[in-house]
Amino acid sequence: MATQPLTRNQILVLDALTGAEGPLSAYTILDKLRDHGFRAPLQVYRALDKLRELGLVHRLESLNAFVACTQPHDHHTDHGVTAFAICEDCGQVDEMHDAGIEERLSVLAGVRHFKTEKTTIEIRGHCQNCSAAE
Amino acid sequence: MATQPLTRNQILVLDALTGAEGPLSAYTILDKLRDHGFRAPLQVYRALDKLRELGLVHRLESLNAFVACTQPHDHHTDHGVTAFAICEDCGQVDEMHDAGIEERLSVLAGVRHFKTEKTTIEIRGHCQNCSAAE
DNA sequence: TGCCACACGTTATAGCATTACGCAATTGAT
DNA sequence: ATCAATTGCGTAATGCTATAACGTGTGGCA
Repeated sequence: MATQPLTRNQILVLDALTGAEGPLSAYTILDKLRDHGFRAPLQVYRALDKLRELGLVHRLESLNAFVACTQPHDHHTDHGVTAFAICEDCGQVDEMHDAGIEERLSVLAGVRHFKTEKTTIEIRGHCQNCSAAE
Repeated sequence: MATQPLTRNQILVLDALTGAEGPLSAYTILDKLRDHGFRAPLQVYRALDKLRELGLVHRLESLNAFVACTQPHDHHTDHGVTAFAICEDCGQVDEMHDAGIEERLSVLAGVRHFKTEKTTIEIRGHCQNCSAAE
């Protein structure tokens, strides 16, 4: 159960995401990493796949983009459903967890005998800073 | 406040979605409508935009695909947040509404002074039928 | 009549993701 | 030691999703 170390490519992609203000598309990451030898989209997608498996990176479906996980969790444990608040002005993403929502979702699924594999919750809107500055 | 009639293109796209078993991609719709004179993606996307404005069609972000709204609601009123249960086996989509979830989401946003514009909730998994037939 | 708004049609292009191929390094069992 | 299986890597080509930028036609209305 030793946690395998990240490969060079995976570290580069993760660093790019961690250093960014907001979510990045795969092709934006590719451009940022050309100087480090990246030449093809697949290099990015492969690293992203692994990082997502490890819970270090999330994909934002409504944006076709990726963010580094910002929660202080132990990444080797499942930490339930994540909801994202995405600011349409500044691009900032806030990662949220809420037991109440999980509970309701679990009920909704249960009533229908639906086996949940993965849940996506994304809230688009305007963060406090950006809605203040109108 | 008379509700404008749909155009020919909009009706064709809506019918395609209504007649389908599950969600359709824009390009799948395009192919289905070639016999009716459709030749370019934009014809589909423009109709979809309008239908979504009217609340007759939903976009599934995690699938890059579209479904006809199945709820018996009055479409001219906002009917809050919709959650989708999407079966990965048969493709069927179940549209759900839940006041409890809306409440929790509203609290999460409120605490952060985040102004919500649009909320996406999509649950991927296996429906009753498909998980029975294992 | 002139203006405006809107739907439409066409071409081209941009943006996102995967398939398919082959090579190299690692691991682990025989 | 060697073989097989696995895993990551690199490259090229392709496919899927969505929009930009044109121009046309029509209906309402001052």
